[in-house]
Amino acid sequence: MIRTHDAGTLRAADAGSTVTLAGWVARRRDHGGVAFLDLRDASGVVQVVVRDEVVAHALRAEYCLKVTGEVVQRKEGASNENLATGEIEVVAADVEVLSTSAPLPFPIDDTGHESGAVGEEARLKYRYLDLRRSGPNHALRLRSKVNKAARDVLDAHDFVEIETPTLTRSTPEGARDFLVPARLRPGSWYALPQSPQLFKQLLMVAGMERYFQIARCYRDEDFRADRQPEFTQLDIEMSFVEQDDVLALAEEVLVALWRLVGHVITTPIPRMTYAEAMARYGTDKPDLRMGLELTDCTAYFADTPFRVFQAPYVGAVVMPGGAGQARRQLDAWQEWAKQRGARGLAYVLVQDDGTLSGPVAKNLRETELAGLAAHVGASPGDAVFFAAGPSKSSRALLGAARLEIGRRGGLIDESAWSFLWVVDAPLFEPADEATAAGDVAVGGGVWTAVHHAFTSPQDLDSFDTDPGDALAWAYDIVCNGNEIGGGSIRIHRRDIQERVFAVMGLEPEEAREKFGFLLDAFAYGAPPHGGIAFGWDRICALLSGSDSIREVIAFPKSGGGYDPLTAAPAPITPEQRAEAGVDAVPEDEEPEVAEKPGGGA
RNA sequence: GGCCCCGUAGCGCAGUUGGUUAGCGCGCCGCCCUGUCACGGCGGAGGCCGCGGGUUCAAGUCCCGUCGGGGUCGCCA
Repeated sequence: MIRTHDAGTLRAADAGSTVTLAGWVARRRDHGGVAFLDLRDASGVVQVVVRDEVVAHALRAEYCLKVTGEVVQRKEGASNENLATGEIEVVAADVEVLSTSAPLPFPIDDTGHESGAVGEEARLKYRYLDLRRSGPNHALRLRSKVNKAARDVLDAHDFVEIETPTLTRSTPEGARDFLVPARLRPGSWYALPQSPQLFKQLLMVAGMERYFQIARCYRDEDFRADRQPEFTQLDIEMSFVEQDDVLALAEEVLVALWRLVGHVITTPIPRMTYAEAMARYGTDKPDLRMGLELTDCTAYFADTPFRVFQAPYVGAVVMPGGAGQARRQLDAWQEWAKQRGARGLAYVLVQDDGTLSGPVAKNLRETELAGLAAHVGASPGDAVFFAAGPSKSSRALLGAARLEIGRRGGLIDESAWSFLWVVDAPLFEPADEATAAGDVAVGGGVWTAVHHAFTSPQDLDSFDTDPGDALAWAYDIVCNGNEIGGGSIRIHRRDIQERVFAVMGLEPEEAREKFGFLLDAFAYGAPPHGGIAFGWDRICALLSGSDSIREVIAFPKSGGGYDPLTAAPAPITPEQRAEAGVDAVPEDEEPEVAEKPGGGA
């Protein structure tokens, strides 16, 4: 090694020893006759004293140096308590510039208070410099520890880490595939996997019994702060298990991860059914760091003369102290609701004397007004927001309002970690959008899988006679209102699988075409199996306190899937184009099959 | 794809109801400085105000379009 010691590890006990350090100039304070360098390496920072003016004067920020010198105790009053190495300094006998640095596009040293305020575009273009900064640097180091912690848990349970193909056939997750032309078969294309779903099931048939993989997944959808075209899952699958077995293992993994940030997760993690989550919180991923629940008012307003509340569902959420809002603020809530595609957000204000006011109150009967505050749990000074209409969309609006109320009112305990299993998810949902939104008559439309097409029904007898009420052995793990993982017990019997396909309106030929190899595999003694996949980027972001998963990805893409660093995607040459077979015209044009919803969500 | 916000010096930002030479902080360059640690002092360089068009005597500022970024809904486990 070029160095004998790591800069950040030097302590008073090292005084007197001669060391050779290697690192970067984080900061330079040149006093003419003497200069101080903050030398930074992966371990931390130490102050280097350079008395040779000529040497010191030429040094600049982020020069890469090799420094040999003696560790000396700092004089009384000259130590720096903000530095782990602050009691000592290294008096340079020799300074060698290993590499100079051009002027920086943005500040790297973040000891100053003006640090951190760098635009994401600049950061991503110079990500290699961004990662020298302490925050981003630590985020990646934490991610490495997260990987190891998970591997340790799984290894202790004899899991086998197996890599699955990234050049494959489309997997049935329901998103758009990234496609790769196959040069040797012009006109045919690989798909990048949306998840290793089918492969891990094949590995169960293969007798691996316990599989995991930190797997890269690819989905060609529009991006968000918490979405990247390529992202990572901790993918797990186990044979001969029931739901409780998978949840128990998953909890063990989560406990190990949060231990890294000094938090002890209490197990077992509480469970809530999907139906209960929707009813009480209007979402399948409730944030339980705050109270406030939705109140169902459908029965309460069953005979109301108010047209708006004559709906299949009427619900409410209380905003504590909301009655004091100015008219303009109440109008802003209407705008907020419209932005989310709702017609508006009806409200009633509970005045200090207990009387109800607001535009809606005028439309309600005396008897309705009398018991309303008690019914929804509102106190004098509160505002009550209502949504009426199809239950799914109305609950979603109230659920979003609940979170917004929490954010604006500071009701969310930011220091808390709230974990929750949401279980008993429905197996199917109506494929048609109008019916999915909750409009009354459902009819005999086509159904689509809520989780994915291989999720096992809980009741193997009735699921296809009553698809709308069928529950699945499917579960999501929710942390602070984020879905950080989900999985299911799979179907291992071919006859059940075919019946599920039938409910979804998937023709046998089409099923064969898409995943015939899986159905074939199931013909050879497929074991009962199930698993879970964790959203690894989101989990790392939560653990590192980042708002965006970009912070925990070494080289993330910006909006539109663009990589500001490499400028990918990039045009290809005509030669590449010809060779890749991108423009190949299929010789035997098959007749177009009508578009069918193939996989679940 | 819809809606909202933002593009001004290397970075972060200000720029009034349109008005003359576009500013501030940090950084950068030069000189000075022997105990600083967000060192300090003096001096200096650096701008296609994202791009294109329009309105106007006059546009960083107003209008239209476009590109890029961020957010959100749709989409997406």
